Amino acid sequence: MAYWLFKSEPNVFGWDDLIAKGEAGEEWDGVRNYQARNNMRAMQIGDLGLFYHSNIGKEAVGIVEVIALAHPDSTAPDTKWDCVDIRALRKLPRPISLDEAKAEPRLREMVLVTNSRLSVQPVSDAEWATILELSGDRG
DNA sequence: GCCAACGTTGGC
DNA sequence: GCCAACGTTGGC
Repeated sequence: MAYWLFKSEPNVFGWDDLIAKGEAGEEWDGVRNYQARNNMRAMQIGDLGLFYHSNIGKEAVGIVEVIALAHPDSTAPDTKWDCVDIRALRKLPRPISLDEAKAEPRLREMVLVTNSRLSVQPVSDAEWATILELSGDRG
């Protein structure tokens, strides 16, 4: 199983909005970046991800699950864009801020720290474990 | 609100 | 295929 990070501006679509979608989850559409799209194409059902609030909060707030493989993004102007579906799994016991990630030596190479602009990012197994440990999440 | 960093576009 | 110009993102 692989781990990921999904970024969203909470004033546009935040954790509470994803919670409101329930079991059916939400199409992660609107991504128009090749790296982000390729990351979504690599996802498997059951993969987990962090849900990160950009601009406002700047913190990982919850854990999401991939519930549909990459499929055409119906909001895209052409056929080259795909998206997966995700649903909220559980809230992190304590949000992990960008500042905290930057201050943690074990997260020095996390994509969130090194390339903050990428909207769908891979997270390594070690980074995932570190984030959950810092948050107090026991799985 | 500013601007640095990054990705994309398009002229050559 | 290079690279300057441009648009967008997102931290500050």
